[in-house]
Amino acid sequence: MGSKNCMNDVCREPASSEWRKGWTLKSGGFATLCYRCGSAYENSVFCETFHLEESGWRECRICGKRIHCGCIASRYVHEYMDFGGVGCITCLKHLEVHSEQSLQIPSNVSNDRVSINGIKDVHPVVVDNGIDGDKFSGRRLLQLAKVTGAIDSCSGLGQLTHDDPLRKTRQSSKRIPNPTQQNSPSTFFQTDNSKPREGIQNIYEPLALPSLNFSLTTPSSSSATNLPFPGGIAEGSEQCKGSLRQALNILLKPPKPSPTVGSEINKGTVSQARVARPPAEGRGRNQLLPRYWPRITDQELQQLSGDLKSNIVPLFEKVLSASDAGRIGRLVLPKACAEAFFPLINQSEGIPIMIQDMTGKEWTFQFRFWPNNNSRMYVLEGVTPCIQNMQVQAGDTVTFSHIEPGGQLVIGCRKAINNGDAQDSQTLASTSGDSPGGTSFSGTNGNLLSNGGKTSGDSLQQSISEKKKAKNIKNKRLLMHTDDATELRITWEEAQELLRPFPTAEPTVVVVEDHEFEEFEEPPIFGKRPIYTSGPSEEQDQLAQCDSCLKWRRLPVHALLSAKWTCSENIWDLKRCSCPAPEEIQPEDLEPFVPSCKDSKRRKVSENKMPKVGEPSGLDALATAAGLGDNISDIAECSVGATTRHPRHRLGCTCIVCIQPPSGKGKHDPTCKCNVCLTVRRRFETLMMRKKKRQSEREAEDSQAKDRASLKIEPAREDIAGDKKGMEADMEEASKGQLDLNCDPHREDEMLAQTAGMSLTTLMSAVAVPLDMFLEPTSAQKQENITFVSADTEGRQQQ
DNA sequence: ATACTGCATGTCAGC
DNA sequence: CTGACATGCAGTATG
Repeated sequence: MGSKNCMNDVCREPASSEWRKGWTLKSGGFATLCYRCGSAYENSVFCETFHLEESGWRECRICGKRIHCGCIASRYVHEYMDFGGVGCITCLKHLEVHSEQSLQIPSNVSNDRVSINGIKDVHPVVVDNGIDGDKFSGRRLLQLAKVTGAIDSCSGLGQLTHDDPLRKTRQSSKRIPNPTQQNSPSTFFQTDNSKPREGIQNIYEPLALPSLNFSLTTPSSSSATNLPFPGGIAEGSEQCKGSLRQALNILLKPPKPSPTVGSEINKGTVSQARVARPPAEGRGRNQLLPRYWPRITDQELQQLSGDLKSNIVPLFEKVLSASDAGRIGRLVLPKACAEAFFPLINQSEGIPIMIQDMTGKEWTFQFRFWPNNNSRMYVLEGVTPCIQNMQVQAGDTVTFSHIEPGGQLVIGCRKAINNGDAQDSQTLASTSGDSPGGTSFSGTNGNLLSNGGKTSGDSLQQSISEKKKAKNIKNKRLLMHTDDATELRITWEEAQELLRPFPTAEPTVVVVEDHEFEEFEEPPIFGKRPIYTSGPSEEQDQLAQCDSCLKWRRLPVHALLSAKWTCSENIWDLKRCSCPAPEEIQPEDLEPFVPSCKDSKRRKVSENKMPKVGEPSGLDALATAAGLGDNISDIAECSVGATTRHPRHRLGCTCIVCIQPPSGKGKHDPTCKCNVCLTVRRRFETLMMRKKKRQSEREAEDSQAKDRASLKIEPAREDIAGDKKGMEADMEEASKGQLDLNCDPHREDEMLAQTAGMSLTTLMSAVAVPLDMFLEPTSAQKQENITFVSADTEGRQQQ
């Protein structure tokens, strides 16, 4: 280092206390500047300091600020405007942000010319894809860490420049290092290896990556102009142009229907919602699953857009699985992401790859793959130190970005704020492409093992060991591994026991051939778990524990308890309708009931089956419970006191639901001809006829609406298609004889929504429990969605 | 005994 | 139905 001179021509200082980086060199490196010149460069006063007497000064067309043009030092701080003149990068950035906020991409937009918000004449021609790289400070890098390293590629739409294919080609070609390097993994870090690679100072250090170097452009311009398709671009300008155009098409396409994405963009407002954004360009990046799309809130995006000059391009992110975060130190990379954003590797052993974390610290991982079913499975090996350093664990999200120019990979992380976050987000992401997010320096996604929000590494180990114990656990994407989760788990039968009608729901009683049906428009909710026992007078009653004082109260057997029952609701015993009232039940009285085998069974079940989270209501609760259905028979064997086969079940109940095996086997098969089944089928047919009628009407309306809304964008059409699919699925289910009496043909919208989500039918289908599990022998009690009484039932009871 | 490595396998999301 | 991927597991290396 001692022999080099400052590359500032007017300085040429041979020695410096600290060498700083300047502009990028054609060779891919950076100009070496002495401390003084480097500081000037970093502070954007280089030209003012050293080129003041030179020619080439112009004024920004927007703010009037003086800009030195034609100089390497100011090469990235200005751009040429379409209408002539130059604009400073700051103004253009603002322009871009505003454009992005109100970005509406019409479906018929031309691929060759983007007009955004009527400012097409203003959108700048990017002189170069780089930006003022030296401005990128450690502070900004840390800011990036705060916002998950994400500037979405969409942000570049405001600067899309596709009217100059020659320039694109030139740029692309210019960025092609050496195509032969693609097959030379060992050269991956060849360039600049001699340079110090510590700290943020080096974040621009080019990697000479065969692939990453293709994307040395700001997201704003890169999105359309510089695609890191090593193969394609390297093969020639024509193909390059084709790829570029293809990529542009991709960008101009609205993302898949995503409530968050769509709504946020359409609102044009700053939102805290974490938005899954299409990743930056990359080989086949359009094939990336939305769950891997980098997420960033609009606010974070705006902040970054202002503070950063789009130096960092978010590539993808991944929620750490237990395996990823485990001690094994192998992080499985999504195949598409690995192939899109990481260098091509031909050998299984892969190549070492250097990735910076948000503090500028560099980590070297082995990027490799395993052959897997005629495919590849990409992994990053040796991630444990980095993972530990970032203090992330299973459920948290790691993000991968790269810095431009240079293409240096950056790894970041987001902590999962809570279980739900970790669990939901990816699920949502996988379905809708976004996440509700809400995390500290991130949101998170879910798909994997969640740890219930615990942050210690123990939870991970616990989860691993737990999994070893329960080898049959395969529903890994929904598992919870905390005590909290265990407490929340519930069996199917217990779920039945807790079902209550929606508080404000009024049943509609329908009589079909002497059979009474109670139909509720609202799904049931979970109430408090009762304990049935025999009171002093040998009458049946139930025990309930106050949620407030925890005292047990004796209530009539028919009492229905809300989810959070308190003494104040004890309207049956005015002496004990407040918490201060003494408890009439001794602990020993409860002993036979409370520590029942049900609990132990539940515990056993909970180790093997999916959890129930929170306080679900209605169908969601059933859905959760349904997952536990295969343990019903076991549980029934040791149920205390009364069986609890349906919400209104009481001790001694011998209704059709209770007298048959929980699975329904041997009682009501699909071809059963008993009165109950016949009645239900008739009723269902009636409902379905109405439903079909309304469906045909709706379809007619839809087709008319389609004609009118020919300009409507794709997502809307997909919604309609989704509705149709839902209907078809519903009809298909119906044709299979799976009856969903929880639908109201007069409220088809809701019905369809349920179909799309979780309907009673799908629940029943899932758990293979016959419909009559939901049926009730008397009409006096009003609990379930649908109940009916049949003579056949009576007969069975008497038997 | 423990850690590491490479592959195999089962599950499930997406097509 | 296919492919991606989470994870299990056997074989090997190391302490």
